[in-house]
Amino acid sequence: MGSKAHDILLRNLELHLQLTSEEVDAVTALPIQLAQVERGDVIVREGDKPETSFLLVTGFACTFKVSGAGDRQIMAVHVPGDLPDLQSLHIETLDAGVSAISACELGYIRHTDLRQLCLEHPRIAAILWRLTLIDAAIFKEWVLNVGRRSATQRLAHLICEIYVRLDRIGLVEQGICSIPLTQVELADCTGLSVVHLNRSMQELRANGLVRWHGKTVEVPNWQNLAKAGDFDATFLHLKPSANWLWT
Amino acid sequence: MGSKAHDILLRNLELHLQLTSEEVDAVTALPIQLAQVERGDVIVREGDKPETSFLLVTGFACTFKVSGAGDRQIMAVHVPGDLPDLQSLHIETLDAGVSAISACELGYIRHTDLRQLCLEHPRIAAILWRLTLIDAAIFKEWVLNVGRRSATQRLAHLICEIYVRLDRIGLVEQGICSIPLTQVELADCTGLSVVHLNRSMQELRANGLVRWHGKTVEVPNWQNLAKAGDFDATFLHLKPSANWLWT
DNA sequence: CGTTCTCTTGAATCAATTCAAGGCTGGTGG
DNA sequence: CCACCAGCCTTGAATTGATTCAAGAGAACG
Repeated sequence: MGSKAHDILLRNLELHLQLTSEEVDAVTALPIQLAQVERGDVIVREGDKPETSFLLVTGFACTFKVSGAGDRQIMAVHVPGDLPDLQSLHIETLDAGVSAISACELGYIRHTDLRQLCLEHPRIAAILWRLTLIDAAIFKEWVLNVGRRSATQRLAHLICEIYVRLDRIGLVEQGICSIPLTQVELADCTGLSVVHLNRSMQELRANGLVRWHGKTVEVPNWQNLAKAGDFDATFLHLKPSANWLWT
Repeated sequence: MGSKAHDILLRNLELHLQLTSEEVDAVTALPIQLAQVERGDVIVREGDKPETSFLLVTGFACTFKVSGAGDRQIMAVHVPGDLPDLQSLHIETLDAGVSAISACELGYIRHTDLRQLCLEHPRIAAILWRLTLIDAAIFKEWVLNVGRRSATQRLAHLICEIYVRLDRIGLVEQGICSIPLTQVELADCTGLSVVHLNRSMQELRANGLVRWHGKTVEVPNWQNLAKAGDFDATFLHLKPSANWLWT
C-alpha cells in the first residue's frame, strides 16, 4: 500500500478538498491493481459491465463512441489522475468506451471497495461525485464546441483545455507540454475530417498560436490562443469554493 | 408536506431504486418551495451560485450555453421529474444556464436539506449521484450526435430521445405526445441553422417518420424513426440492474 | 529497408449557412 | 369583429465551410 497510484489518486482528491489523516489512510489502504496498456488498446468497451473502475496513473486516454455509420467521436481526453470510468460505480452498463492514446499505467479499484470508502467517508464520496460532475461539465462544453464553433475555434479550444489540465498536474513547463494526440484523434475530438483538421492546425500555426510538432506542443501566447478558441476555463471548475460542504 | 412536487420526485427516484418507508418519509419531509415561470424565462444563469436545486414539476426546460459569437447551444432537454441543476450541490458555480421552454412549475429544494438527506440516507445519495451520471451519459451522446451525425439523423435522434423519456413518465399515448419546442430550439439542440433544421424536419415528414404540427408530435413507426436517427436507448440507462448497490 | 502510420496538398463535390422574403397563426387592441 | 403585430414556419438562391477523393512526402518501426 502507498504506491505511486495511491499518490496520484490522493493528489487528485486533494485538489478538491483537504483530506483528514483518517481519510488519507482510508485511501491509502485501498487495494489498487496495477496494469499496463499499449497505445491504441481499448481499455473498456461500450456495453461492458465492469466491477472495477480504473485510475489513469500515467499516460493519456480518451472516452469515445462510434456512430452507426462507423465514425468515431471522442468526448473526453483523460490525463494522469483521472478516473475515466468512475461512472460505472452507479451505472451498470458503460455507454462509451475508453481507449489508450499513449501507453498507460492503470490502477484498477474494485467497486465494492469504492462503495465501502464512500459509506465510511462521505466527504470522499462528495469529492468523487464532484469529479463526475466536472466530467459532465466538460461534456457540456464539448457539445457547445462541436455544435457552435468554427473548425479553428474548436481546435484552439481543445488545445486550451488539455493545456490547462496538464498545467494543473505540473506537466507544462515554460509553455511547452507533450500531447500524444495524432491529427486523426484531434479530428475525432472536434467532429471534423482529418483533412480539415490539418488545415485548421496550419491556420493556428500561421497565426503563431501554437507550435505543434510530433508530440511537442508549445503555446507561445496563452491569451491569444484562449481568445482564438473562445476559451474560458470556468467550466473546468479547477478550484472548489472555500465553503464547499460547509454551508 | 406530501405535495404534488414530492410525488413527482418520489416517482422519479423509485424508477431507480425501490425506497424503504423511512426513505420515502425522509423525501416527503423535504421542504420544497414551489414557483412558476413563463415560457422563455431563464431559471438559472451560467455563473450563478445557487444554494438550492430545483425539481421540474411540470413543463419543459433546457440547459444551454452561449458561445462568444452569441450562438446558443442547448445541451439537454428536461422533462417533469428532472433535477436540471442538481450538479450545483457539489459544484459551486453553474457552468450552464437553464431556461423554460414552456410555462413550468418548479420546486426549489435547499442544498443543506439535500446534503442532510444524502448523509442520512446513502441509498438516496446513490440515486441522486446516478441521476447526474445519466445526465452525463446524455451529454456524451449529444457530442456524438452533433459531431458525427447528419442533420436528419440528429433531428431524428433528438426526437427519439425526448419521445422515450416522455413515454417513461406516461406522457405518450398511442404514439402521440406534446413537445413544445420550436424549430429555433430544435436547431439549437442539434447545432444546425433554423433553415436547415426546417428542411431536415420536412425530410422526416416526407419519409413518414414523424408528424409534427405545433406542439403535437406523432411517431407513426417507432422502429423506423429510431433507425433513421441511429438511436439506441441504452445511453438513457432507463433501468438499473437488479443488483445495483448489492454487490 | 520496406511497411505502416502520420501529415500534407490540390481539386471536385456536397452539406449546411446566410440572406432575403413571404405566408401562416394566435393573440391583442381598436 | 376585424385589423394588426409578433413569433414561427417555409421557400428560393447565392455563398461558404467542410468533406471526400486521390496522391505524395515524411517519420517511425521492426
